Amino acid sequence: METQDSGWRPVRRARAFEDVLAQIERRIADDELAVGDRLPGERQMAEQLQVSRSSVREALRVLETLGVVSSQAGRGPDAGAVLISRPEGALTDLLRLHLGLSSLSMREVVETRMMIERWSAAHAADHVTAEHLARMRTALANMAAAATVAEFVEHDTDFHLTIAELSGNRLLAATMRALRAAVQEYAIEAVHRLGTTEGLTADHMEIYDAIAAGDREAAVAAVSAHLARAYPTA
Amino acid sequence: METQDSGWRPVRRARAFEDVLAQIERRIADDELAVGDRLPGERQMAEQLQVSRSSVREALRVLETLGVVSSQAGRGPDAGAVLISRPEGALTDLLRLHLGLSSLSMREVVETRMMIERWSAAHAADHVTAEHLARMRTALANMAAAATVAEFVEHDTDFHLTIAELSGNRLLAATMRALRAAVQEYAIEAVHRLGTTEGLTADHMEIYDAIAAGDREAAVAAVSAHLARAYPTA
DNA sequence: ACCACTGTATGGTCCGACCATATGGAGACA
DNA sequence: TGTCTCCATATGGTCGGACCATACAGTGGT
Repeated sequence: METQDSGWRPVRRARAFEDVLAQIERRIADDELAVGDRLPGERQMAEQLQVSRSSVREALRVLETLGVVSSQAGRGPDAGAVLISRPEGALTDLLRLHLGLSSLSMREVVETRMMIERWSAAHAADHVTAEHLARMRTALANMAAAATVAEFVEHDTDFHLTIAELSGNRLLAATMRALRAAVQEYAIEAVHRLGTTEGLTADHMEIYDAIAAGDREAAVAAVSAHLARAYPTA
Repeated sequence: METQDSGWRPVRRARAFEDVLAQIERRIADDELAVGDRLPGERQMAEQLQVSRSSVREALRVLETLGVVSSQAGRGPDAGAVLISRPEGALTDLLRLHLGLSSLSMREVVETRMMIERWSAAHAADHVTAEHLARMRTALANMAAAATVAEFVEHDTDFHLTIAELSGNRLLAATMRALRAAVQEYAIEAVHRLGTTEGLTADHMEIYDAIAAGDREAAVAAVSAHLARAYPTA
């Protein structure tokens, strides 16, 4: 097969609404827009980008469905399209919606978590920093002091998220965040079913010690054992 | 213009495009629409639902971004909006947008692919079916017959997607689909850089053989070697 | 049988108008 | 002066129509 670049590349001319999307995406990526900021009006954007207002609206609808912006009619400071969430947050909501409406089984979710956490734990053991260790210790302390199961799960999420971020892979970390948010109720239910958090706490300590010691194998093993204990049925 | 305001008109809570979305979702949920079916034209839908074509278009754009429908201009049997995936598969293009929005590095993407594909390959070796093997063979044949790099990459994607689906985890398969779609241009560029597809083809044969033979270890090793070869810099 | 041209259905884009909503300010009023 | 009412205005929401771009289906000539 011929792999020489023939010189011609299909320059796909983006549709108008894709231009608008790209423009907004760029401004978000460049931090020109922060959460809570107001976007220019539809008419103004249309003129700036030299497209019709219809096209601008189609792009805004897409972003609205994704939970990136929120539109509000009227004339006040809250009117217009407002950036309500960075795209990372949009992924979270969508995944949750997806889990709620679709037929994804808990087995699939836990399996994915297992994959990500094992990988993350290995990297965490290699690249752990004092700051991350401190975050994990705080999470552990908060878990110990938690008065309710919901509170416990919240700080448990912090703990696992810290490990995911130590993977150095934002895609994995974002997916992990989304999964945790999506199955939060399920996690609470799972803890209730266990009846006690003693085993989980012991697991966490083991994970922490292994990562702090830089022991990859132990970290991976501890994470595997922890997930197997927390979700025995999945 | 004068309207005989004879009485109170019920305020429509949902916006017009949401009516269209709801209508299409209902028809999909009721199995009135199967994957591959063609939706009514924009003008016809507008008349049926008593909304403007603009509103219909906004709804279709959302569904398109979600990967539920695909629009094609022209007049043939493939023209119009076609249902390409049930909403459960919507995650795909969502992740794609997410990738575009958050400027992830190629390292992160390839790393994630590596994780998913190694896992999938192991499961594939255990649960492979004749049907999946046939799909993989077809993809391999198409790759061999590909006239352009873009075509080659397309069938290469088919091949890897088949393996991902063999994992039995739809969340992983959807993520894989999203990643492939998101980095398609990059993949084409990578093949160009290699200058030849010989090594990749040999890798694919090796992967296929290992999975067909039910050899987990060999399958995982072959996948790892393949990705390392295809994306040496990442 | 083949090919070039044309008709047509469909999505893609744009425009201008008007409606719906919500604020801010002007003016009336106590 | 304070407060209430009403209206101008800015903004999104909806609509209908016009025209362009695309790609197939005929149609007719060769």
